[in-house]
Amino acid sequence: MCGGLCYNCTYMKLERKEGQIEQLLTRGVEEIITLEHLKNALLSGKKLRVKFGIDPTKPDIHLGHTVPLLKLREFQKLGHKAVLIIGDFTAQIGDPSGQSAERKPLTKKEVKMNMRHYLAQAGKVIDVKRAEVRYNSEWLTKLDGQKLTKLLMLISVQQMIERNDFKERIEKGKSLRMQELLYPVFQAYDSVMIKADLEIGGSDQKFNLLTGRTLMERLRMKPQDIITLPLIEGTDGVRKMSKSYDNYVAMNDTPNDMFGKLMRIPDSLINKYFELLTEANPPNNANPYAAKLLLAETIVEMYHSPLLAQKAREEFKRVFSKKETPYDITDLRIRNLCPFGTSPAGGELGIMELLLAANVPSKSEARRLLAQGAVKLNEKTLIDPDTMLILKGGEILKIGKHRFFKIRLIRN
RNA sequence: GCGCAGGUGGCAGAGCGGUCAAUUGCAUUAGACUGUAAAUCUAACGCCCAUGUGGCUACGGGGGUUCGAAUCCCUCCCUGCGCACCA
Repeated sequence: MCGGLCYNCTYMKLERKEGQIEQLLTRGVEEIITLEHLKNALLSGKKLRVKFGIDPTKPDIHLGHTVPLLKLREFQKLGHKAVLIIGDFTAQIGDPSGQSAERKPLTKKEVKMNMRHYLAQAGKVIDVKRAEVRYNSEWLTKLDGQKLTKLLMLISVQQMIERNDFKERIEKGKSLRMQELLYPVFQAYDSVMIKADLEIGGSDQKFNLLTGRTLMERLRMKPQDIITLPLIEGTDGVRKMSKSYDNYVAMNDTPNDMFGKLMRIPDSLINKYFELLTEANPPNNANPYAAKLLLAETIVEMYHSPLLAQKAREEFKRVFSKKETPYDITDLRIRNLCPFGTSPAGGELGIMELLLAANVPSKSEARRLLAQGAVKLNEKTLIDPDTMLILKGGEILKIGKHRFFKIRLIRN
């Protein structure tokens, strides 16, 4: 009984730790600045303060957001301190990294609400209880004119407009507002205030992260190290995963949706998804279909449960490979059937009304769907928009490939 | 403040008095093919009545000219550029 203290055990532990650090610094990492310094810091055994910032603009997290969260979790597992910055102040500015979308200032209530949802979801990845959660309004609202001026004296305009998207907008004659120009400085100031040893973020954040280093240096602090992580493409395989492109997999998606969306990614993305979104490795020389099934199952398991993942997999195969009707179907509640319906048990309804009830946005759209043979009721394709249906309840309405409804009659 | 150039459908971007519900590309939707892959092909893509050389609403907001305006005029708002200003 060595209690893990003998030479052999200690050595093995050390080796394992080095392996973990190696993994930390390589898996799914785009760039580290500076690698040397960070590596030494990690090996020194010092507990690092690892900063990760989020804007509380939207309450929902998608898989793209989990990339840095997973990295953060790795740090937590090695005993480092995760410092989660909630950008309630900066959210009002809006990080201009994407488009020049204007943002309404969020109320305190909205921020609180968004964050509750956010943290609940983030909690599936990192240990929120052990993390330090800070709102940046705590210090940014205290920057009065004088303090702000002092801070801004440390950074030049030229440095700021080096940022690519700023440059681009200037060249293309698009509007660039002062507060957007200041965004990186505010984010950098966060690092100063919480004394970050390391900040992680997507590769689109590189400029902001580096501004953190600059600012810290000018304030005679040790500059934070930074790790940038690749941006992950969305389910379309082309553009980065984002709500505005509607190519995202939400953490809150149902197991079936999640599974289906993951199966729809292009093959070329399978390995990247494994590396960035899971802790597993892609199977060796498996065919893409099998690899994708495993990927989908692994991810659903992470955010739901092994059982639900298993079910989702079966359901997927059932519906799409075997073209059968899914087990779980949304009920489509129909009330007020035409009174002249002949059947006492059911009633009569036009197909158009039925489609509208099923969230088809307009009658024109409904006609189009019918004309293109996309509408099936109990496996029978309906074309004529004037079709009157005798409904008894329990019929299966299928629109396109993905929309299934089970009709349920509601009596008044 | 002055001058110039702009503001068109989810985005990009044509159109510059009638044939414009508005070319085209991207995105989207549906169908074919598949591993619900990807790629490809086909079609649709403002709304309403659906019989039509149909009706309604739309080209930053408001007003006007005209038989007729996304297109011309006035005005307001917004964006970019130049000039002026620059403690």
